[in-house]
Amino acid sequence: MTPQQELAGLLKALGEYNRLSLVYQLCDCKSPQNAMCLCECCSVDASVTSRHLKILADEGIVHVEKKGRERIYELNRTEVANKLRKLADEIEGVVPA
Amino acid sequence: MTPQQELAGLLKALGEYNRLSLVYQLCDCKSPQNAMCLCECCSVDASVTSRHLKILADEGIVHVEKKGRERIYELNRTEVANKLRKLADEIEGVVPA
DNA sequence: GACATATTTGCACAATTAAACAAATATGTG
DNA sequence: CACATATTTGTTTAATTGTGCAAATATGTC
Repeated sequence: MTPQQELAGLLKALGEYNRLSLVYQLCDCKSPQNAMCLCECCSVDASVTSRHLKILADEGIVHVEKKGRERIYELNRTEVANKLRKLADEIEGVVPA
Repeated sequence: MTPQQELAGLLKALGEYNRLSLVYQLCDCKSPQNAMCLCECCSVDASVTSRHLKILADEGIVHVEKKGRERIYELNRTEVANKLRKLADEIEGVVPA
């Protein structure tokens, strides 16, 4: 898996509307949230939200922690932000790609 | 089309490996390039490259100009970079989403 | 006009994907 | 143990998507 493939995976994960909505929802949360809470932001079945969150977790976009019967999700803020900024820099030509 | 939907479209367009390769290829180009030249970076048919470039153009990622029988592609560097940085800021919580 | 080159478009196909629903699993509570 | 809640997993379906190939279009050159 090359860095470029990994980046494509990250962007692809973010590039689906419901998943991006989940990310934005987590943006606004001061504290980590469980899946049922996040479920409300996109009008889809809980199982769908579960799968979307798994994709986000697999791509390192969110961090999951088990807490009782819940899963607590937290946005990997700096990590994701830095990857996006790196791409922005490469695209703008600030840094060689 | 909400801003969030537009952003999802942008990320989706960037999140396909061959399209991201085209973008990186354009990153390295000091001058705009035609499709045949760009075609070489991903090992796909010319028609496929044509379609990918159209998607990138529709999303405002690249700018196209007709020049004779060629189409000259140029990366919308600052525009795309700024959108990515805005998302990065929102994710990091620097700016309210 | 004949021909070469660049690009797009129509079509078919295989693979992926998002979604819903039901059933299964896991965990907490009475 | 019985039951409620949270989440995941299996299955199916419909839609989208990436690809290749052939044909069409557009433009330049002889």
